[in-house]
Amino acid sequence: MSFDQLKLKKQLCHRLYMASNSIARAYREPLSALNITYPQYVVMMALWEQNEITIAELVAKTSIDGGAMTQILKKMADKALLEIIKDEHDKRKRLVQLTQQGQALKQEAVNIPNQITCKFTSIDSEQIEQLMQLLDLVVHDLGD
Amino acid sequence: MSFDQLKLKKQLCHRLYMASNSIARAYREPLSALNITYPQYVVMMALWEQNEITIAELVAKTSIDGGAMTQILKKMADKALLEIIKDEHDKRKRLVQLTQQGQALKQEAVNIPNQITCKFTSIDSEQIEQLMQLLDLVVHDLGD
DNA sequence: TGCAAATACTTTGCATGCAAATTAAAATAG
DNA sequence: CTATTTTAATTTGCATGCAAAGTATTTGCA
Repeated sequence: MSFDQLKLKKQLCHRLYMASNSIARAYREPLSALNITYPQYVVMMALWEQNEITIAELVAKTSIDGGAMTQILKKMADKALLEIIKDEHDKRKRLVQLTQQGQALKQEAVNIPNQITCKFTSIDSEQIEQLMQLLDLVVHDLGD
Repeated sequence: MSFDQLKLKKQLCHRLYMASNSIARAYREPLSALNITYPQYVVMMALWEQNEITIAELVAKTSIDGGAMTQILKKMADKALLEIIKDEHDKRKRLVQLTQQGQALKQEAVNIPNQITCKFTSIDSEQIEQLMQLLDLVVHDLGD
């Protein structure tokens, strides 16, 4: 237990902090063209994969906080990207459904991943794959 | 440009998002014992390494937003962890200086890195090193 | 010397992330 | 079948992250 461990340069947490903020910042420009924020984009990706799911499922898929999700969905509903519908079978639940506009946005978003990827000049796709696997281990070990 | 690229599972950004939030969450408990938040901890680590630096230097070291930094330092000053002193040579600048209490907190924090590290059961120290290097490349490529 | 441009911060407004309290409805135990 | 517990969401309060506007100061340059 040396003080050396407290050096900022040695902290995985700080690397993750910087990398996560960096990449979220990188998305901000392309996403502002679609008039959505980064977490809203994550919600859209989840819904493009599987439409009409409950809020709880959306929370599970995206790892976005439930409390935040309520607010995010409300704003997205205001923008007419989706609708929040009551589940008749279980009145506690709500189903999230993309609107036509929400579905259509997928066309405009399809190039965004590339726009980000092409910024990676010192890291190849194999390393990115490796990075993702390591990040999965981190998330796994820390327990979601 | 396939829609496949929009799958959440393929997004590095989302992995980073989850991993960064996971680890910040993991720090929350140990840090609450010290009555500080995660970004405040980052500021403390920076100051334990080098005391009495300007706010701009602190921002550069920590990558914390300048606007947020003002608020964070104010709260830390309220907690008597540090003092913000005017630089007589350049009245635009302010120097941040740890108090005795701030210095002393280092003793209580010294074990925190281990508390986190020991949660990593499926990832060894070599992989963590590798992960940090890859994250550095990401930050580098995206330009801070 | 005098003024525009660059610095160093602070302030403000908006969008989360998160914990904790709250509400409503469904599942379960007794 | 009723009381308790669990589940699904919303609400609230606090702490950022970030962009943009505002305030001093200091530089730099004509």
